[in-house]
Amino acid sequence: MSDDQNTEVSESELITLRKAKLEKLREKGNAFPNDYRREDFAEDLLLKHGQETKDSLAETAIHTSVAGRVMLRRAMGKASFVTLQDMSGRIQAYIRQSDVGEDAYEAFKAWDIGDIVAVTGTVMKTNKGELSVHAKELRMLTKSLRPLPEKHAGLTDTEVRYRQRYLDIMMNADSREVFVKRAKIVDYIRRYFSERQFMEVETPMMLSTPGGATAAPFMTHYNALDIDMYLRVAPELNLKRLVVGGFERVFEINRNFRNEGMSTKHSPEFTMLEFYWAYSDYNDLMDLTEELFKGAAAHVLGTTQFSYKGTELDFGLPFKRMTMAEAILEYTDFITADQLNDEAESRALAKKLGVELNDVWGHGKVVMEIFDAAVEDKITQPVFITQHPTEVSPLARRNDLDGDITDRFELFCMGQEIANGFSELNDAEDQAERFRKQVEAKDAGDDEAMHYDHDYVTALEYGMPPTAGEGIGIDRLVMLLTDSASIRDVVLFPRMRPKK
RNA sequence: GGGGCGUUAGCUCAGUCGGUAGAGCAGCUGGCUUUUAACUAGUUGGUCCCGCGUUCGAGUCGCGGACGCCCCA
Repeated sequence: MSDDQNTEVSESELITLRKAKLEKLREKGNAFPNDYRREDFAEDLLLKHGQETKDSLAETAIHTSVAGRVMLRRAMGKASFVTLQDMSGRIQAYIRQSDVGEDAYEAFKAWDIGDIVAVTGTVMKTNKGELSVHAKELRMLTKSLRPLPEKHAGLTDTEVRYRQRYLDIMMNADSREVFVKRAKIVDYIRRYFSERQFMEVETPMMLSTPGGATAAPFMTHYNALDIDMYLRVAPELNLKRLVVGGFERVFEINRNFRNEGMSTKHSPEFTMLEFYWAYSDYNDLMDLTEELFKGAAAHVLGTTQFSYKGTELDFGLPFKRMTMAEAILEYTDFITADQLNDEAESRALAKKLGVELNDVWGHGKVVMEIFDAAVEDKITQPVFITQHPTEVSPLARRNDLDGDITDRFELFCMGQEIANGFSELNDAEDQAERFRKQVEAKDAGDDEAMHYDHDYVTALEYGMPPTAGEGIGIDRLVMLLTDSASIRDVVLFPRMRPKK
């Protein structure tokens, strides 16, 4: 909820009552103590003592102290159970008036669902066999002023789940699990590259010349210099400057910003892994990608086989590889190789597919558009599409046998682009020519075309070793591995339209 | 940008043909010393997303708008 919302105007009776309870706590002393130290997590107690019997636990009377948020309450006169939730899981506490004393029990009765409390006592098991903490001492640590969502149905309203993510992760274990897996995936990727002598770096988010991808940038203004700046659309050019400098293996996991619409597949800011690897080519990248995806799936899921929206996927198998032209022929039944090789006929095909053609587009751009319109959505199983037209790949190395195509690939899976990599163009003169072509396209009205980056050309003139580089969309990879239908489900605080 | 669906109590949701707004949970007042979404008796709580219109009368019908979800381009 945004700050300007009317949190005061229509405050409910429930909040008023809780505020009165807080006021009483303030009168008695420090209502927000900070001296409590937890001894055990819920999950650790279950792992350590879950198998022991009620009797043996009663005998040993192991001391413990747990803290967390009150999620459930079951009061039976002079004895009660409360279920606490901490970051590891849930544990039940058994609270008896005869154990904690009348005053403490009275104070306990004022506890509300949502309060953050501590329970100190001994580990026990109930008659029904649930591991619990038998309370000797109780502490209120933070009074909660707002009622939690309903205890059983939980919080289902998608909008509230996104706007008030803290409620979502408080109430929905599935949602917590997605973000835990996301953290594990990123952790796995970091270790994968670190172990292979790649160095993690951070390059600027704010640039005076955006570049590295064909995408519309966000603009901002730097007051001290009085200049307009752009949020980066990709870190690519800076990372390759580092390769020129001699950091021959670098990677960065960070945000990119693209000034486009939002959808279930697109977020205006998204997390990308980019890495550059000197003395390798795009075939090496494809091999590495297969290995990385296989390892990530095994690491977070315990298996390489999983299902996404009901489709079975297996990252343990090699991914299919086909050229863009081959893919167009395979996924359509009305296009021939001869037509695709002919510019005029390609234009006719694109038009037939509903592409809005632009006169300044060359043959390569038209072929790319045909692919986007006719193939991309139809791909389910992971496949590397290779040999993109040079016209749409201004930073990629030309193929040795055919200069109109590049040594490039994109990995597609479930209708989405997951990765994009290529052998890097390290011919400074060719790069200069490619930038000129981009500027021509920009002048002709293409707001996604690249800017001419003079310093990048200068860097290449010093010499960049033969290198391959790749970008992997982390959000989309997480979507696949967590079976999430929307990118908003894997981004903690997704961009939402401001509430009026 | 186009289409479909949704928005009712703190939460999850009903609401018939247009006739004075309902349930469960939460809350409040009680009962209950091993419960499991505890049980149990009673009870409070509403800008029906916003605006305009039709009508004797609108949560319900019409138009416009906001926000969200999904599909399509």
